[in-house]
Amino acid sequence: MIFTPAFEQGKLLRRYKRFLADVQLSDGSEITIHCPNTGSMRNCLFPGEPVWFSTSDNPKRKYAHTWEQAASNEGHIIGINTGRANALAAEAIEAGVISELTGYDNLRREVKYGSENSRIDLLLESEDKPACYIEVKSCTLLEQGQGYFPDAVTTRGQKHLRELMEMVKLGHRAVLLFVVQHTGITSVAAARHIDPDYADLLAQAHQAGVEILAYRCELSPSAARLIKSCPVKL
DNA sequence: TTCCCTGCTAAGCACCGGCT
DNA sequence: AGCCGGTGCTTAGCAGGGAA
Repeated sequence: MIFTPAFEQGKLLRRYKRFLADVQLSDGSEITIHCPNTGSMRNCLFPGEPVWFSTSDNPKRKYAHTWEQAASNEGHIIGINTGRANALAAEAIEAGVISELTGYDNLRREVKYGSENSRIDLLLESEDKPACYIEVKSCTLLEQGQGYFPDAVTTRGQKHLRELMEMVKLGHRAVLLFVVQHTGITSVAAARHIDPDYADLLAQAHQAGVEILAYRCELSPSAARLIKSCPVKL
């Protein structure tokens, strides 16, 4: 995924509302940008450190700029736009980067499924084999050298796991794919200290046949892409 | 006075049906 | 096909109401 033009750089001042952050530009002026991350952004907020943002030409937007990446106080790059995770995953699948997910004829996004009126992030189909349901999760929490998911209690995430298990029961393939948008994370673990219920359910889903994958991203203000798999500790 | 719970809001985007 | 308005969905943070 190439970003043209490349993201512009600023310095994070504060994220003072759920959707808004203030950023200082190199000339000293301050702007408010949209923050496209619905999570807690635990360990992703480093006031005073660099951030990068894109600019939309959509005239209906109140804030033209979108926060895309942040630098941690250790110099790692963090992709904070959760919407990019799905696109990065789809692009990587189509490019054959994810070896576990090759050999399908068709890829569809946001397809309705399950009994709880949900939508699956990605659906892979071929005539000669079971469909593959993929739920994409963006992993950005780094603590003591370990990557964790989730970064806050998530009942919604539990619902997704239940639905993936349901797909396995119906004879389909089901995959939970962690897109690691943090250059300092080399392995992903269930955040039992944050959401023990989710950690239990993740282990249960794995036992039930849900495949759990994680892939690291290469991130820069001009491009992002999935590069290689990394281990998941359950 | 303190605590808990509920409800609302923020901005963007995807989606839907109705229309041209 | 494309545009439009309306709706739903995301979660942290806060206000306000009610109970202890």
